Amino acid sequence: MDLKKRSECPISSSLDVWGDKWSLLIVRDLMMCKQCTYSDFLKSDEKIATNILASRLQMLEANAIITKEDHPQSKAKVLYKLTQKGIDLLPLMIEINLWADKYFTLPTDRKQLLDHVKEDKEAFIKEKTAELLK
Amino acid sequence: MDLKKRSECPISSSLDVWGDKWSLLIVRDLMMCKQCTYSDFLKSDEKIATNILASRLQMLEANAIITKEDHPQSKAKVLYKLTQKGIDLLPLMIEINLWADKYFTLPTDRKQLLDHVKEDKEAFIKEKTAELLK
DNA sequence: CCGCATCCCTATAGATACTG
DNA sequence: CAGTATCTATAGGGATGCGG
Repeated sequence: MDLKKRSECPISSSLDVWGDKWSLLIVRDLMMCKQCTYSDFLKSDEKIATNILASRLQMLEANAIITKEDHPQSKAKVLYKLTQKGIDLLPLMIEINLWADKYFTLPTDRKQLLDHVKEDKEAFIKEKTAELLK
Repeated sequence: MDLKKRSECPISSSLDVWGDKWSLLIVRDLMMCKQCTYSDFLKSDEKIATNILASRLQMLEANAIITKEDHPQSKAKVLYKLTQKGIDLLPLMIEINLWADKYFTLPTDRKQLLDHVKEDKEAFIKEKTAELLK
């Protein structure tokens, strides 16, 4: 993965970290499920390849967006979670959803969730952040 | 460039359009300058290659994020501008900046602009949108 | 000059098979 | 289950060409 910083621009620097077709989908999964195993990510609709998943998880961990933990039950499993830095991507993720809502057709369950978000964006962010931190 | 939609997820669909290392930098340039020529984009700090720039401009135009116009003075020049759909990426761009502000060191001019945005985000979006539409 | 298109070459993304 | 290894396709950098 890319490591070099292309410029001092905050947009550019951010894209250097998660500006590819997969990283934010991993973040999305972790926001939906709070914690995921490696195979949970593989099950997502977009069907990420295993090597890409491994490299993105490494990259996101190296950039302190996610952390790895041992699974409490199974020694074989690993749990991935968002860090505070990762959770702080929530407002960004919401804006992506709002933009997509305007220009694409969303699945009904997402549409409903988003309608709830729209009612009080700040409140939703607070609630969700607290839930993800627990 | 990628055209196929990987899933119905709004995040995924959005990333299919602008989820690469360059597209949002083009959008950024157009938000800063309102209109840019081909060579303006080439002058940006990140030094995009000409073939990449051409393919991204095509892609963004095909997805109705930007439009091409004849330059009023020079017949040889072309002006690129954001469409409403492109301008609607502004809240998203702001959130990227806010996230970057929390975890990176911003250049002082950007920092100042962002402090102004923070004072009243909604007002800034309205003002900027109006300016970009003019 | 300006806006690309083309070519060449390298680096990275990605699909699939496989392993501890 | 959580990743590697291997192989191929595509993205991307850099130079150059070329019509308007």
